[in-house]
Amino acid sequence: MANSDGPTERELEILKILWNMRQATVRRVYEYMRQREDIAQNTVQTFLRMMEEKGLVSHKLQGRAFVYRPLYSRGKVLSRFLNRIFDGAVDQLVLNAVEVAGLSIEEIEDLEKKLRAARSSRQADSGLD
Amino acid sequence: MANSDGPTERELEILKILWNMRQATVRRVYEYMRQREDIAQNTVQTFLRMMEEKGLVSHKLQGRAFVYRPLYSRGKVLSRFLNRIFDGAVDQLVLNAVEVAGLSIEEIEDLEKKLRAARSSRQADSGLD
DNA sequence: TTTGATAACCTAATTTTCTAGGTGATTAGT
DNA sequence: ACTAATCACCTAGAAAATTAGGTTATCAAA
Repeated sequence: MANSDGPTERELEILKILWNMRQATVRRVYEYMRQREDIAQNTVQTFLRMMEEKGLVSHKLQGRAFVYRPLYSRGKVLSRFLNRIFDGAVDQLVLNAVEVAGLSIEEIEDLEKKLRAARSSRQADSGLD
Repeated sequence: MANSDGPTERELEILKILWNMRQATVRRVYEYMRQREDIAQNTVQTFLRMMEEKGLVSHKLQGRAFVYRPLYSRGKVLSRFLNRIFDGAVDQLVLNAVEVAGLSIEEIEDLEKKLRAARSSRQADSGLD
């Protein structure tokens, strides 16, 4: 089993950047982070290295720079969160989310539409594995 | 502004217990936690005291014991999470949740039903403040 | 081939989080 | 009044997370 302990706060922040960029060099991540906070490139580098050790990211060589990409997905984070905070109750999560985000009626309708779509695509999958 | 930094991991664990119990003495929280982990009552007590300082919980006196109740809600935690991980995109959160939880078609239908209900109750509220 | 820039690696220091021991106060039982 | 039990408070120390300095390797330009 690879990632049993999960990312820390800082690691999550870096993962998020990688999710958005799909993949990035240390430099790119650093330059993004430095916009908002005072951080050294070395720090970012160390995190990425440690995160790779934990199995959260992987890298490939491009020139002489490492290009990192995330192995730990948003879904994994969500799954943990769902179990930890809502004891796995998706409906509670969703209802609360609609509430705290202050979704308009139209937006809720839209969400229902997307669920219907997800449902029918799931119907199409049934029988597969 | 009260809670700008948010709960730590351990604090969240204790909050979760308070959410379920609605309110509890130190002793009760401790006894619950000790079922799963090796922890001292003093540790729980210290956490609760610090959490009160941070504005995460409050207490009232009952006999000579403190009864704590949560001030920081599941919704607040979710709100933070939603913004941090999904940049506030509720639909992405929901779709991912349905996915990772492996909801059946019936369960998704049920979810849609609940959303419809939430929508109509929202309709009833419109105009109020 | 020397120099300057940029890369990653190693590791120590700092900060934050977590933990529980020690102490004194209060209450109930004897 | 004395003792035992239970409570909260204070505080130091351990553990984990975060941070960046120092070093070495590589490449390109002068």
